[in-house]
Amino acid sequence: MPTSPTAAVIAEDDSGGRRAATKAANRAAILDAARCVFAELGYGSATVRDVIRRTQLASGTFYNYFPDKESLFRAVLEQAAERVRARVQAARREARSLEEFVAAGYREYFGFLADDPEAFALMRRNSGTIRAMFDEPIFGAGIDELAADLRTAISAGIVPAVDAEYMAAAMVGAALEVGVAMIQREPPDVEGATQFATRVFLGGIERLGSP
Amino acid sequence: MPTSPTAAVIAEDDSGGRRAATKAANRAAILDAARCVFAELGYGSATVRDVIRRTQLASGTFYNYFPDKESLFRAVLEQAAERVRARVQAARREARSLEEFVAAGYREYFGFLADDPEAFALMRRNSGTIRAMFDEPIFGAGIDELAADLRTAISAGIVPAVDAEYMAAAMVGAALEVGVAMIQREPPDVEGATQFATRVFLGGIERLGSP
DNA sequence: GCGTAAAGTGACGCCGCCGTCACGTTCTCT
DNA sequence: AGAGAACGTGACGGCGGCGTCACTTTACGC
Repeated sequence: MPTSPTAAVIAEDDSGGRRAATKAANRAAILDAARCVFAELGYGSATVRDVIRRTQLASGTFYNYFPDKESLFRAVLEQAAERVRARVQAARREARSLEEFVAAGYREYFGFLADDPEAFALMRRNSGTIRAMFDEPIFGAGIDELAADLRTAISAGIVPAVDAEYMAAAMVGAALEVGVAMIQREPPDVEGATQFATRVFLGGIERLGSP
Repeated sequence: MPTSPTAAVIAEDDSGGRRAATKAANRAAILDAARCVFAELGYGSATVRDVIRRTQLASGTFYNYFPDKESLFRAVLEQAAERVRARVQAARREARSLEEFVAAGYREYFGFLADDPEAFALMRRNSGTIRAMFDEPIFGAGIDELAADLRTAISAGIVPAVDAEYMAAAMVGAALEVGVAMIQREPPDVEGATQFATRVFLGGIERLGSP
């Protein structure tokens, strides 16, 4: 049992004493509960009370961690978005061809959905709110990033001249819906969805390149 | 001025007397206001009060027309969905080839978005709620219908053997996002978006057909 | 160990929404 | 034209969320 100071320091993963540890734990508990609640009820219908009721904390405690519901929502999304974007970008960086680039992005994205269905539910349930709240973030950022990548690939001659904005929108929109369909299959076949999406858009890019 | 009964009957487009006329007008006013409110605030955050405040009616009157917020929401969606589905289906019916089928669907869908951007905002803002509320309707119905059409086309040999479910999901998902991008262009180029989406998916179908 | 400051607690006042209802107004039917 | 029903009205009680605050509990530093 960690009773001596040294042992306590070893047992706690983050620096700082016990104070900081419960602080981190409480914050995590609130974020976990919030992910659940926002995914189930949607942002608009959810209340701060709904969230704290799912934790062991009192209502007043919430306001020691977040000023209001919107801040909480932003924190929850930031956490989820970071994970998926890091995954997708890391995989894309190693791509050496157009096919690898497209396939790697889809593979990591669909893999994320399969690994963390709750985060996916959160995003899908609140996609409209997200778009309205931060005009053009999270998903928008995903689209914009992809569009930028496509443009550089077009300049480099790797990709034929297509409308990068439309192409990025189509690829992301399709990913959302195909992801829904994939999750409903048992078991979710990440590789099948990846192959499908990759082939569709490689075929589409080819076709667009030679009108 | 319509004072005699005959004149009154002529002046009012629907049958029934004055009573029925204001009834229809009130219902329409509520639905109009609701479309606005749901599109701006989202279903969860919107209140019945928000809606009636945008009309000339008293709060009690609302409950003469709808029992609660959910019924109102369903009515609003039904109205919007009916218009777009009628449009898309009518156009598809006349298609004589795969290309015509795909292009006609997209053309009518994008045309609808351009003609009625408020209905589009409503659907996009509340897509997550819609999916959660009627599990698999409206959009789901769109996907399912398309999937069914694809399957019959595959049986008939018009379309190569692709995963109809994934394909329908991808086509609908892409349409949503490309629609967003199209609306933001000034002026919205329905034909450009139609050409783009059609080529992408014809190319994709072709590629999938010969693995 | 002990004082202090940080953090947890839940009751409280305020506010806005919900759905109803008793009343007033307006159309319809004879 | 007059009786009656259908409809519009807004005030009302009940409810639940919001954010605060005085008080208690807990960890930190000496």
